[in-house]
Amino acid sequence: MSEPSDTSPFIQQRNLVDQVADYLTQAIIQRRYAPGERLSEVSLAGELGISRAPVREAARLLESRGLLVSRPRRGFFVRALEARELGDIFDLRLALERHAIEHLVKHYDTEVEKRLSRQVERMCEIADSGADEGARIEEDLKFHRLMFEATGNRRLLRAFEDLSHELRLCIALIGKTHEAPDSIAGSHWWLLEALKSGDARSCRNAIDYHIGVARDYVIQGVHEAQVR
Amino acid sequence: MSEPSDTSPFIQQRNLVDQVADYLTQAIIQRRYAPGERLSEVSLAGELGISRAPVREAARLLESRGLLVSRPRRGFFVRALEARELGDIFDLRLALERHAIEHLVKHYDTEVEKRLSRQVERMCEIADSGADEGARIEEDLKFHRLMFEATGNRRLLRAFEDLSHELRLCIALIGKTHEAPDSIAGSHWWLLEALKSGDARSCRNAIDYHIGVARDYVIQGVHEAQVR
DNA sequence: AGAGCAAAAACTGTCGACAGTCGGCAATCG
DNA sequence: CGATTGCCGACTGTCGACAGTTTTTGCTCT
Repeated sequence: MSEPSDTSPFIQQRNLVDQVADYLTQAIIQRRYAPGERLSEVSLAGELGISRAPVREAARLLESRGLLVSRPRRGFFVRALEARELGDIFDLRLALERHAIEHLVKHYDTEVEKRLSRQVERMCEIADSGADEGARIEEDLKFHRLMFEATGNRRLLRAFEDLSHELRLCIALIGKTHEAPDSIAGSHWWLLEALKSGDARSCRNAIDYHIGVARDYVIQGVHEAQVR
Repeated sequence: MSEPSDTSPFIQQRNLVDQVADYLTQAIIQRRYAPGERLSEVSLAGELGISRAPVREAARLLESRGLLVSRPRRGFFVRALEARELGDIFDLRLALERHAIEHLVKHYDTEVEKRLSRQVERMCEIADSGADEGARIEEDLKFHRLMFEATGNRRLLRAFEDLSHELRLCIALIGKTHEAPDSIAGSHWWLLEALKSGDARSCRNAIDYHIGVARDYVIQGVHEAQVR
């Protein structure tokens, strides 16, 4: 009741496709494959000790998530994001988040506010504990995921989750080196403040600023990484 | 060429996966498969005279587009939309279209306005010519697609195209019987009027009304179809 | 030595086959 | 007569293989 688990509570052996998809996702996010690099189905299947069929299906899945691109008769390539696409991605994110927060302030719920509040506390704790960046990014995304979940619109949530994969790809493009650890976590308090104020305009301003900062952070980071 | 022959649709020139995807999409939109119906890979492959591999990949593609759902070890089923999901879908559409029209009114371009204008004229012609509903729906979607295209944000366009497949599914749930032929086509003039006014608030009101009408139309239509 | 061409290697798209699993049906037990 | 259990058919998940295409390699000619 506390957690709505979509899957069965019992052990369900996951099929190879999902496992390969997770493996590839991690490999791409951790930059074990370079952007634009070609993925050979045969060698991948060989490395994993399986046949090509599950590899192909997993690759198709990642293609639909925007992590891979396929060219006919050429195979799959790790998606290489152009600088222009970064702006597009964050612009779409802005549209989604504006809609979500507008819904939340319209149908205010203390329970939702409490859940979001707990998540921000968690983010601050993790930031202070000096966890690696991957964990911090995940907790950040989780906060926003909670927002979309709280709207009750599953299709909206799905749109955000689809976008999340590309957001992780954006982050992955930046080198590991950078600062600003807990200020990012703390900045989410402002969103909650705006929500609690009950003013739609404040919420819009807050989310515009929040996403704008994130966008600038990523764009500048990628730019520096490309110059280097 | 528009109708797939019932006997044995010979598919052999393009990518098999894409062709099967198109074939299945048409079959679902035309309600040749009932919502919730199970799709057998073997029988489908047999009907099309091909092997299961392309069928599986095409089904995965349609799953990512929301036309099919897959249950592990059970196969693929035609997505059966709940009434609640209809609201979610149009709510997301509202978020996307608000964002698009806001962008267009901010970066006004007479060339864009001309293209949209031509499309509305075309829609009115088609409505007067008494074409079938499928064609009218496609032209309607094409108008909105032009809007997203004009924003220059490809990711936003992709989000709309993803949603378009589900919108077609919504329409397909309604029975063929209904009226309001050219009034829908003409209603798009109001969007153009709002755009030309250059007022962001007018645009937002116009798109809210436009999408709201479409949503109510679909929800009521599906409700009537279910009662019947 | 460099450019162009041809052969080969590698890869993808597609196919048929096998094994494990799921749902339905019938036989058995209470 | 109803509920349970074992069996059977059908189907999915996965595999290895073949054919056509693309890319690489190696050779020849200028």
